[in-house]
Amino acid sequence: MARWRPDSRRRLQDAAVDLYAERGFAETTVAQVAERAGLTERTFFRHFADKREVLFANEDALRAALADAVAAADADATTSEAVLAGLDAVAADLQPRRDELRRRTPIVAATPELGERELQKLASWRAALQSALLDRGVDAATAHLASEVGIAVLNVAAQAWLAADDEGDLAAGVRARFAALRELA
Amino acid sequence: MARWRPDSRRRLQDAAVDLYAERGFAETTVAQVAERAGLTERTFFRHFADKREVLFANEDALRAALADAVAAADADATTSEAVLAGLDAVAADLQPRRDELRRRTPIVAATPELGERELQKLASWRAALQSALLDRGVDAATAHLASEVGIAVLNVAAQAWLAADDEGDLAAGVRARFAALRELA
DNA sequence: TACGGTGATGACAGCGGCTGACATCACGGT
DNA sequence: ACCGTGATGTCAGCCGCTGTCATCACCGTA
Repeated sequence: MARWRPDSRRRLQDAAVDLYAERGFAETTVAQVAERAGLTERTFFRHFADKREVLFANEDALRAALADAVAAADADATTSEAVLAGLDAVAADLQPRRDELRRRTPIVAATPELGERELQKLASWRAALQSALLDRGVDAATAHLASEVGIAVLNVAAQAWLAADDEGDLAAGVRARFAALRELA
Repeated sequence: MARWRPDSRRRLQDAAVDLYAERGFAETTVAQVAERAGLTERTFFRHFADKREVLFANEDALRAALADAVAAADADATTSEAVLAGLDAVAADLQPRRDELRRRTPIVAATPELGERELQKLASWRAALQSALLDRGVDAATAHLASEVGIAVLNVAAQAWLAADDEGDLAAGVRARFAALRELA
């Protein structure tokens, strides 16, 4: 048998979500999370920079997927189409993780400290989208506005998708809100 | 002579800005801030909820000014005019504090922890603006979009205002960017 | 097979953010 | 003269987070 059970990182994430949900974020100590995962507090901090990061582990991969999809869009695609391609990529990654995200949502909503971190995540996605649009040659003002609006659309659609009773299709929700936005302008 | 020198709160804010700027936020301990202000660490935490809050003390007053100005706008003003009235009120409060804000900006920019808190501040202003618009009878979708865009405009204008060499007029910058936005749509 | 490098983990000490509890003491009113 | 009241000090203690060093399975290589 191996010296250590595999998937330490995953075990820490599962333990953290369980405990944060059971007794609250502030009332859970990192030592308790580590103990439930069969590890020590020190090892927790080797995997995650701080107590919050364990809930934000996939942020980088999603940001990369967003940027890659925008870059991969047809060279003659409009700005809107490129943004939509990026949002579609994020939606595709999120879609199969709905149950996990539904457990996560109330924890983040209940803790201002985590809500702040969530805003930071959205800001980093917006910056990545803006940068990917600039790389396509979109002018700065349009890139700024489009990235703001694009992330706002994604966020609103995702909230509705998570709140709905049935499973739903996140990508469809994104497209629907995009269309509604066009009507406003 | 009084037992305590007056203006403890103000002294703590001044000491914090000085020390955070001199040696960095992370490298400054709360005890050092308190000592420079002639107080104890415990007293710091009676005035400010945490080490960051000392840089965000006027947030509530500005949010209230924003909401009040939107509520006070003419009943038949358009949504844009109401938003602009709110932004003007914030600009008027900010204008005389330019020097103080210019000292604050690089500190916040240099510290991710403070950048996160700054995003939270903008989000709270956006929520206040949205809520004030809803109270005027603006429909939900428009109120959401207008609050997002309104705060984005304020933020962009404020950054340019603080970065400029001359003093400038923040309210004029806000109006200019508002006009530019209309051209985009 | 022996052996040295590697990488994940553990053990431990220590700093600093933050809190609760209780004491102190000028001031202002009665 | 006395008694609240409110701002501050003092002290003890938890917990987030970090640096440092030890441990030990695994893996390639001679």
